[in-house]
Amino acid sequence: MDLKKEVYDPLGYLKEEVKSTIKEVIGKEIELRRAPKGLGDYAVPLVRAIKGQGELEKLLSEVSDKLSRVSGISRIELVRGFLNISLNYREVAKAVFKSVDELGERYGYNPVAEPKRILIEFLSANPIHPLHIGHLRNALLGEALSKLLRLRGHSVEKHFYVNDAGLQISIAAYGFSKVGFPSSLKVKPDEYIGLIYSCVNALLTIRELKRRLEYLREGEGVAEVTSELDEWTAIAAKLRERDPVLFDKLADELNKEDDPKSKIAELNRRFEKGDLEAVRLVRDMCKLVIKGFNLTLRELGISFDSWDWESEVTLWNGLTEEVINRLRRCKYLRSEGGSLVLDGDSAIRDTTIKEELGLTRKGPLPPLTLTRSDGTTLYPIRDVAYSIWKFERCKADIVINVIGVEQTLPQLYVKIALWLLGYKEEARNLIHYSYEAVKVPGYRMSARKGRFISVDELIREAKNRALMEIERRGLSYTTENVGKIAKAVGLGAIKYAILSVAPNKVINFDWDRALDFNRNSGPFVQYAYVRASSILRKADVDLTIDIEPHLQEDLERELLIEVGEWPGLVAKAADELRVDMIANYAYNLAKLFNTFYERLPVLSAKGDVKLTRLKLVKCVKTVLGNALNILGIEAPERM
RNA sequence: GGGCCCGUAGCGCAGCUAGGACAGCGCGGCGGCCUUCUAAGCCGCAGGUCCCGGGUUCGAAUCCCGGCGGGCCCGCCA
Repeated sequence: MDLKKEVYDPLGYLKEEVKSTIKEVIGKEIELRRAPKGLGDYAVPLVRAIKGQGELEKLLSEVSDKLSRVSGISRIELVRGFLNISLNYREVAKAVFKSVDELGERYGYNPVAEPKRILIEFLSANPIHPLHIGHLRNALLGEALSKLLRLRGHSVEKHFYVNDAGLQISIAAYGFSKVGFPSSLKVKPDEYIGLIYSCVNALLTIRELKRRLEYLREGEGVAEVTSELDEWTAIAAKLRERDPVLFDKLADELNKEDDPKSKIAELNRRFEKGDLEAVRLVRDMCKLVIKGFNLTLRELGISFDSWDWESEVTLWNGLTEEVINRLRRCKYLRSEGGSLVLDGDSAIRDTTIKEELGLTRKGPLPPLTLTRSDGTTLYPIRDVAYSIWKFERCKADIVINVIGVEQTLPQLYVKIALWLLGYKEEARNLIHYSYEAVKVPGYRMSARKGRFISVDELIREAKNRALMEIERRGLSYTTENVGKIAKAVGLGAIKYAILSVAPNKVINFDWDRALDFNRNSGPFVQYAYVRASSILRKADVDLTIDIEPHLQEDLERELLIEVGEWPGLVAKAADELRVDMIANYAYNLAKLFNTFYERLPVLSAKGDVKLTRLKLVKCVKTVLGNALNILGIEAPERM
């Protein structure tokens, strides 16, 4: 799309003009912010900016003289150190309306001067259990960021890293090899594999604890081991309840084995080497789980451009090995009993790495183990290889990894390793987009223990509650529509609840809060959209034509400025990777629009007033739809 | 023990990067508004030592230092 800024972001263009005009006079970059109610539309903290420059009066008259010649400005006033600027609403309205008419659904598109190729990796859940609430935050953030960055003109590729190489995979695959996946089974495949994984885990742990208990006999540590054993026995009992036949079968198989743990380790080794049988087993299992993932993701409206199998992109192509060999040449890699350890602390002390990558972490950096003593690799080193693959094979300028905050240290090590390998630019362009956990008060989620709230459950509950809400309100829809709307509203509530809080805040999950359909919620924004749609549907006017804007109420002017701010907000949110800003903006616009809706009639207004209001409604609908789209929330025409 | 993050009304959050005009919003509480574009809405009231203590500044929720409280990390798990 080849467009000029004055077309796709008219208000932003005007603001830039104001800023550069003032800069010309006072020789300084100034801040332009929204003014408080009743004091114009924008304000410049002027006195602060020209502090010590004297001749305030002269500068001021020069500023207002020049600004008065900028079209789109109507009034300038100095109040208590602030230069308050009022817009010429007619001009601004014309420009914004034109922009919305021309760009339509794309209004908000605000491309950077130099668009980048951005590869964003997100979700990347281990393919051994269903997706749970923690994954949901990751998935929603990743999808929303992708959409936001695309609106900013970047080309974005969404990648899912299929973690098929870890030891946990082998644990699940080992269990899977004993019981298979009977085609008669009706359960969701990821749920089924997840149960196998938890069962094998519990059985292995219990076995291990029992052995440790025997070894300890009496004295030190017996009490702790006993209580741990009790905990796991309880976990096992719960798991058995879910599918006694499956559980007993797995228990039998494990009992037959002398040393199942070493069998699992062996499976892991064989897989890394590419042993055909091991590969087939693991692949079959992973594919089943991914099939389940995709069922869930389709419900959420989330998709990926690429599924990168860890084994393929890091192991079997020799990339990880190459990385290790090249890393050996630097002096920060040492061997400890056969395993390789990277000493990032020394690397940071000896080199300019800290300055070049802008690391702010204080204090010593604990070393990171890269390989097991049996030669198999650990996750961080494979991730180094994967990062190189992303930059080189996918030709990415920027790589964003949406990964939980608990992985800050290994992610930092990936950057350090890249830098040490000579990928300095890449190290700089690797972004760990970290987010905090979603916690469920009252219990610790643990996939290993089979204890979590799955995304499927959450979706089911969301739809149910929305359905109940529709019933309670006595709304009548066709059966087909009821389902659709319940889904839109239910998922809208969940998505908004998660995306509207800054990613560095822990979310304490609460059903009632996540599924709130009232103010400051997804449905609130959706409802405003529905109201706008409803007005436009009933308007018997062609809104593609140019009109003579006639704004007579403050509310109309506020609404105009708010929608005018949209492209600028998209730019800011995209550049700062702040999806929550989109959610909060959407809420504020919806709130403003609801007030407008209650106070100022549209359809029964006359002449230019009516046309102007209709145009405003169109702008609001466009922007809300656009914002909801970024958040991955459906914008229904009715609800 | 070391590192990172969070701490703003009873509860959930925004504002903090670039210090400035009275600290905002939602839930919950109280009181109003549906013959008029869908009340999942609107309007009003009550509710605050911006965790504490210093410092910088004409000015601090915002910046700096020191505490306190909570979370996470410091694994041959990912």
